[in-house]
Amino acid sequence: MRESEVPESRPYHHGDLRRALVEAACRLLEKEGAQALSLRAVAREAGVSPAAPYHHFKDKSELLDAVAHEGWEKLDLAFQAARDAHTSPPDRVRELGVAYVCFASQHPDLYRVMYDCSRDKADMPAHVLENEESAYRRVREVLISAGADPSDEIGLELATIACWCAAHGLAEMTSFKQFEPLKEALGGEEAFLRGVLAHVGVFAKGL
Amino acid sequence: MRESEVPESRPYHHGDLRRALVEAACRLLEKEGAQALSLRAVAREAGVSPAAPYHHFKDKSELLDAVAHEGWEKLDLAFQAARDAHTSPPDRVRELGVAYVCFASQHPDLYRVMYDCSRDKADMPAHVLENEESAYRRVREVLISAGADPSDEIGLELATIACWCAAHGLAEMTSFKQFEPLKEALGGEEAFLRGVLAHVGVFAKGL
DNA sequence: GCGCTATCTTAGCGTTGTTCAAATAAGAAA
DNA sequence: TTTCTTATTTGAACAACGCTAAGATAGCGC
Repeated sequence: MRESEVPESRPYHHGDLRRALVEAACRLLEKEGAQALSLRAVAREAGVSPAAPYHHFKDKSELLDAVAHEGWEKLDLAFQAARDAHTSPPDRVRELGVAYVCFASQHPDLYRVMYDCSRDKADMPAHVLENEESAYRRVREVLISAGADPSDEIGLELATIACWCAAHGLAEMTSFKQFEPLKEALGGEEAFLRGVLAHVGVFAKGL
Repeated sequence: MRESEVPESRPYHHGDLRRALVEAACRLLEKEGAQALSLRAVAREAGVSPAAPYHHFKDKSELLDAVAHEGWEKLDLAFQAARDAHTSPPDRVRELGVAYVCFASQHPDLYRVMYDCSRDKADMPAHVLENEESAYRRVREVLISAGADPSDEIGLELATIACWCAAHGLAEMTSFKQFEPLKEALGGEEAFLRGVLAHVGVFAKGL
């Protein structure tokens, strides 16, 4: 093994190309936007041939899946911060929603990749649904602590889904030009988000 | 002119190629899905050369805009039907939401094109916002007739936006696999939709 | 008849996703 | 050590894409 760990001329075998590709994709996503995120561009950004990624990902969508997974983990961090920043359960519900939409607003291209992956597979992201520590569970638990009846399994699930729908819808619409004046009138985007979410039952009063 | 060079059904100059292209695109969208909707495929479906569309649309996105416009008009018809099918204002609010999501559920690829166009331009579709007879206005008016204070301009707008967000979010998520069991438990997709929307304040009680 | 202009086609450029055989490096076996 | 084996990476190639340019065609006014 050469001592030059990160030399100018990369060694023939990349240390962890899979990881490097995902990072290159994220970098490209912030720099050039979702439209510029081609497999070849990612390979270029990682300094590797166009065919190299195929030894680590079956196809382009699998690379995007990995990027999306990274995104959901980042979102999860934002969720934890929002939860820990408030003690009152109703506040927590609302602020979880605000944190969700703010994340999407700050990383619009990443969020787009994240949801495109979910939609293409008609699948809630695994990290969101299956994991014990998932964001979905987190919303559910905050709803319970805010007064939702834990024995009403169906009602609880419907409420949780309603949260997701409102948050996702708002996340995709908050950047629309037509809302600019309203945001200004309310004194910023966050006030706007809270204003909208206040009309969603589960966000307004924790069920 | 060689008359049998080209099928007799179409002379060298197409009657209304612009229209034919939009229709071909819609046909292709239902038949093959959004992924297969390339400009060249649309030209092929319309029986025309790959370069022909460029005399009627600046680029591909402009063709998609036309397709999306068609979509919003179709949705508007569904809206009118839902509105006319109910007299009670609260029912109307809820059923507008159900009609919206059902439309998206029945034409998923068209709906995707519709919203992708809006998002790319950070623009609520013109047909939705600017027109007097627009769907946006329609929601707004039903909210007023359901008891919303018409003098509270900001509150009214926030409520209308909340409606759109919940409906759009649900429209994009209702096809997720994970919701199948819940739909069955509730006896169908429409019941599921009503169940979710019931947790959105504006849909639940007309503000 | 004449020309003008909009429309449509053919040909071609650069890019993309993907495959495949060949080249290379790293590790195990000898 | 040398050799064999396997995992990576490359270069070349293919089909399809969006788009442009230059030429062919047809309808319309003169």
